[in-house]
Amino acid sequence: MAAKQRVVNLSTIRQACSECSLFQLCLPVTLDAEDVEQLEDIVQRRRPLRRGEYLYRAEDPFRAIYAVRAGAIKTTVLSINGEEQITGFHLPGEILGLDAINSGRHPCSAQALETTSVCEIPFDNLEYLATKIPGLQQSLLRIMSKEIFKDHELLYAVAKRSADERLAIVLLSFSNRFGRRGLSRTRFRLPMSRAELSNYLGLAPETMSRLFRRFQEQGLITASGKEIALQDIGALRDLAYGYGCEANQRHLRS
Amino acid sequence: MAAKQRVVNLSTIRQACSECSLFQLCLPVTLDAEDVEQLEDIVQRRRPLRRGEYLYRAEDPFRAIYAVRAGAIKTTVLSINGEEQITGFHLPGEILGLDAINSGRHPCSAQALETTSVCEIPFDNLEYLATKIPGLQQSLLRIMSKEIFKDHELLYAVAKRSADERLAIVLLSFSNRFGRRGLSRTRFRLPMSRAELSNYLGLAPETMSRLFRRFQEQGLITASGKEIALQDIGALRDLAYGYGCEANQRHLRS
DNA sequence: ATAATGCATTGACGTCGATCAAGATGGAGG
DNA sequence: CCTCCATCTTGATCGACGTCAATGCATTAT
Repeated sequence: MAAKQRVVNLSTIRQACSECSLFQLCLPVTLDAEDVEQLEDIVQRRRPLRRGEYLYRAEDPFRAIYAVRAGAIKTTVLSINGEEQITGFHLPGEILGLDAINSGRHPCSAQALETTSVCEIPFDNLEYLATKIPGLQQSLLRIMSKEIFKDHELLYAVAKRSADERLAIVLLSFSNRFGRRGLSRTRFRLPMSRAELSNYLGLAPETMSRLFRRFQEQGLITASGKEIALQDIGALRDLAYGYGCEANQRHLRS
Repeated sequence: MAAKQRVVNLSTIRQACSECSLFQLCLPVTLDAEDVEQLEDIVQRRRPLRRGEYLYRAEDPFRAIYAVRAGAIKTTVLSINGEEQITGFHLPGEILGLDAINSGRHPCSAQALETTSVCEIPFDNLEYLATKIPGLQQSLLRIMSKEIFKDHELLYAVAKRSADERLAIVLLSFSNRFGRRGLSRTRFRLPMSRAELSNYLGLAPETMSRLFRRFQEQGLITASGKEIALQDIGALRDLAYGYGCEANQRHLRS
């Protein structure tokens, strides 16, 4: 078993949530300045992870939840025969580790897809703080609720949608997630490989490759490597949400 | 649009959590007698739902979460073209409605599979109480964490497993859930139809039917209608968790 | 520059499970 | 008891997607 490269508080520094551009994404609630200050006291930053490094591994004891500051992280569960299933991609402003609260151990591994920095939020401290700050408790519950909701949507997508619908859904999801950070909704760089994307969607890498070609032939997107440009968002939406229906445009993972 | 048959506080009575046999399942934490009493003050029981009645519908405003006392409930999301995807089955002692906290509206509908009674827990009250009782806050967070974890497992099952593996997984899941209520782990009555089960697993009803036949021919189960008897749990586990591996027997939805 | 490595692409082929269609079963109601 | 309707079953067929295998392409190491 590989040595767990746990970096214990080594290069952690006090974090300035109040100045973080991602704060509204991270904790979408109204906390007054004093509350935020208390929060800053417990949030720590760790040494950035290099591509491939683990933030935590499955079965690791649960100590903290994490917010991505920059980069990207994938969470995976491992089956007995050693093949992995990717359960989520986590972009800046998004929280991970919540699935470990119940058992006290991380049920999945979290691995950096590229150079990634995260804020570490020790859970005991957070939980204590939440009893003092009602707004924080509320925020926590909402974040977790949203996670459950997103999982249900993803489940539906994987269970009931065809391969091209799934791809459309996930492309629009990334589009939204980049967009709300103020980046382009139509041109972005995917942090994961085709193989990882296909794994996430429950497809074979070859199928993903063929899909990308078809989408380009149909003028829906252009792609060169990980650089993606959405050329016909309307058509993608039609694929993802059914034909031309403008209602019910809740976006997967948005 | 059908009239929403909301039963507002009509026949609600104060609930005696302290005497409920499902309490440990519902809220698996240590609350002292005084805390439980406070909880009882806010928990209400509603008139039992008849088969097919809705507890809530998608888009309904979120007011409360619910604990199943008896019976069974399915939660479903509706796609644009009107077909439904079942996102979960909820048995006695299990909580539903958590996915609505974030948006303030229920993202899915909840419908009784048979005559079902539930405890209603108004969320505002619960949230307030949680700020007063740390153990309750902790419990809430754990329940939600577990929900996220289960969703990830289910996602993995649907995305990566073959039809027979999925059936084995879900049968063992029900076995556990009946077992922990003190009922038989090997003989039980499924509350849902074959069609609903197949929908949940992302399969066609015909496939489900064939699977049941094959499982019976192979001596894994016997089934007559909704009555199921697991004849060879070991073999089912092999199917569900990989060949003969005794480790890692985390059970889906257990 | 060349080799080596890892990921992406492309094609050929097979299979699992969906779909279509037709009975069988069984429960609810008269 | 019989009828009626929904659900379940069974068979035949088809297609989407996985698998296998070969090749291309890019990046890094030699």
